[in-house]
Amino acid sequence: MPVPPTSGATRTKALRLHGTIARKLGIAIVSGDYKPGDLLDGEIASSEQFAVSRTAYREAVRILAAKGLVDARPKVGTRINPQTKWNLLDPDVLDWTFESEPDLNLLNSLFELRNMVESAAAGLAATRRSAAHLKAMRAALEGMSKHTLATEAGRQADLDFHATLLDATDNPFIISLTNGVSAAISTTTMFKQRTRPLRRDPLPDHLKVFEAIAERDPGKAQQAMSELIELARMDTPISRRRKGRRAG
Amino acid sequence: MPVPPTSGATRTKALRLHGTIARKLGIAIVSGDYKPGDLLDGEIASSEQFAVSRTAYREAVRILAAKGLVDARPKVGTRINPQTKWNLLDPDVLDWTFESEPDLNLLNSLFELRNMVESAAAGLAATRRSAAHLKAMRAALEGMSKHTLATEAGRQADLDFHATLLDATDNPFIISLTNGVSAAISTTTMFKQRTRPLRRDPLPDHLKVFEAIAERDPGKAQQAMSELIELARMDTPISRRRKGRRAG
DNA sequence: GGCTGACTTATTGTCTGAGTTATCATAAGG
DNA sequence: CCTTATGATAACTCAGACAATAAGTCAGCC
Repeated sequence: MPVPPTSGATRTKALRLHGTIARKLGIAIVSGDYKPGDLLDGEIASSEQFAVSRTAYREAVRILAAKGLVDARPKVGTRINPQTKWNLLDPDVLDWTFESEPDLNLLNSLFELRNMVESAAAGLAATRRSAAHLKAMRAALEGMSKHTLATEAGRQADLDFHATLLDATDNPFIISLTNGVSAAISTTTMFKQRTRPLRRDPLPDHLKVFEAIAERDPGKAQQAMSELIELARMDTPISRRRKGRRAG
Repeated sequence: MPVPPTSGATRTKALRLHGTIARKLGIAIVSGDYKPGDLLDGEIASSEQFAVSRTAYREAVRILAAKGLVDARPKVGTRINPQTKWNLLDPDVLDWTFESEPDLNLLNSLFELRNMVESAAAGLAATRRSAAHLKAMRAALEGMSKHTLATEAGRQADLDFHATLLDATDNPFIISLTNGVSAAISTTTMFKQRTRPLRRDPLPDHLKVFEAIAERDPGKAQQAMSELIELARMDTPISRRRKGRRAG
């Protein structure tokens, strides 16, 4: 399979009760409403506050625990884990993180990681891509050109481009980052669009990456992708300098 | 906080019923016992097979769904997701993946990703590390030297070294990879030890990384870390060439 | 005085069985 | 041929009870 179906799947899955509660709690946690070390209310109290059964609430907590956000133990309660335990790259967690107000430093950190991973991925893709990958990427570029990032179709094409590139690395772990990366791109581009109606044309940057991969030139592909991400970061309104070091 | 406590926490948490079932099912899924697209048995049947209540089974499924392994929907059942949806970097999923027989290609893919991320991380750490980080890394190196990787204490020191390095990047997303990376290192080193009693001394490689970071030399640090990981990969018995491309 | 060990108790964990809701498949209608 | 009811099946939600775990306490002993 050259490239997965990549059907939209943006945020229209009709969450169940436990899902919505997990989401609410998750957002409250990642946004700092609860702090690491804090204890959630007991199951009976919490389930009453949310006006749901204990079952539904417990399943929500189970989800959060699976993502490393909390740790539930008898006699002690459900405690918020330190941030180091959080699966920050989990698509849901990422989504919740940028749900409310995107933290400046966090956004920069994400671009930093994307630069590390996607640049190297572009290098790998240059040597491993199949003809089908190339075709899919070309189609994605045409989609971007045709619809622009102002439309849903255009944004989807952008996501497809990056997803196909990661898929071309043939590395399952890198591919598994696709969901998270997609979430990141979605929120940041949406954030970009919200403030300014797009000042730069992102197509040339993407085209350079595509050409390098087509030519099977790893170094050039890596370089081009690094520039693409750096430009995207610059284009994001909140590209401020990193905050001072944490307490050290 | 210069470096998190990093208290062992290897595999002694006394899993509950839902945790053990999630683990069993998770291993069965990642090991290919169930294939993507397959349907699990219904809740009643499954819970009876495991000899637990539906509640416990459902919470187990909830965990797997949170990690992207399955997708449960009314009327259709609980279906195994395509591998692209799996959160392969989730510590638990990683642990389950290498529980049974480490897949050759998968192991190589993991080293590949580690090389990408940790090398770049070493570069960042070189410019951002605090004195406390340096101290912690020095202590870890002494621990490795003193106990060797043949002992639990030595392996823990190895993990501490890598964890501290990632922590020094001051990038939450990179730091959140620590858990997964630790799981990866644990399994691979254990795998190494099992077959051969350690042929190379890993200390010099680590020392070079440390020195570069101490000197605040990003390029040198990145290079040294890349060599370290590559050597570790070479030292892992199954360092075979990647398999041919997937169907495409 | 400080350590060991049984006891208390708060909290999550597990169970049962019933009723509800979403969604696919089929059939009826336009 | 496409659209719209209908029914069946699975997961979903609920309620209430009991079990298991482990932090904290306090007596007893060295």
